[in-house]
Amino acid sequence: MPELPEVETVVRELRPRLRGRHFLSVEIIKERIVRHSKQDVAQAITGSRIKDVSRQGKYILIELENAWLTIHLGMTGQILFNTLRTAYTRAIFQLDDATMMYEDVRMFGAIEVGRVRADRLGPDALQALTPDKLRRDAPIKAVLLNQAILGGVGNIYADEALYRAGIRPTARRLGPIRAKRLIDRVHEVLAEAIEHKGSSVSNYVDTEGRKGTFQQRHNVYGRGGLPCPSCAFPIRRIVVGGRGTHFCPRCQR
DNA sequence: AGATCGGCCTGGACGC
DNA sequence: TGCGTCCAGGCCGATC
Repeated sequence: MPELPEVETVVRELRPRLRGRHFLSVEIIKERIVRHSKQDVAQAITGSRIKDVSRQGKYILIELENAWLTIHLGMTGQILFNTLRTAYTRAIFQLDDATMMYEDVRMFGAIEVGRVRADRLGPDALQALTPDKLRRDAPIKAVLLNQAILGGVGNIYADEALYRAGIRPTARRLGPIRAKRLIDRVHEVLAEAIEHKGSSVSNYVDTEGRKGTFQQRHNVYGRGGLPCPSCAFPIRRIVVGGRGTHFCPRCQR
């Protein structure tokens, strides 16, 4: 599932491909993917020159001359170029020199004209964060998944960062020492995952159709019942904040 | 106000 | 083999 490292990988590929190009036309195949009518999307972006592509949390931001186009890949979203239309093609963007396809099996993704609301999305997870921001009366795993507190961490990297920090996902109201350690591990694991072009656990691929490789380096995510890489105690799988959560009962207190 | 839960969606894994 | 059921999890809106 695309989280910050996967979206960053996609954005780094999109930037040189899209900068300076124009949206000549757009075909919205599944209207539920967009937050507006097909006509509104077409009107907002057709003919517009693309100034830049950036990322905030898990959102891809395409800056046009007179508008912003925001894309969220949801669980199974993919952006591909010059591929054949499939049963899961939800939108097709015609550019000067290429065709950009938005594919999405489960349709949890979204394409929206405008920018993501600031009250929904906090500072990007790669930015500095003060430890007190994590001090909430909720399981720390749920805090990490709360995009209004920090944007970009999803289920995989929450589990992996908590493992590296030695903190149990169910811990509440973290003190400043442990919170600082966790923030450092969040930054560390995200940076490493970007280096490895993200994790491919379901169907994530980059704009060239390539899988990431960081899933080979997961310590706990998807490893329930398998031995902890550090102490060999079996990794436990529980549900926290409605999400499958993996941790080592011995290493994470 | 902040925390928690259910719904959206579909392919794949599982059990009988 | 085939059918039914459950599970995965991004975010959002409703409810506690």
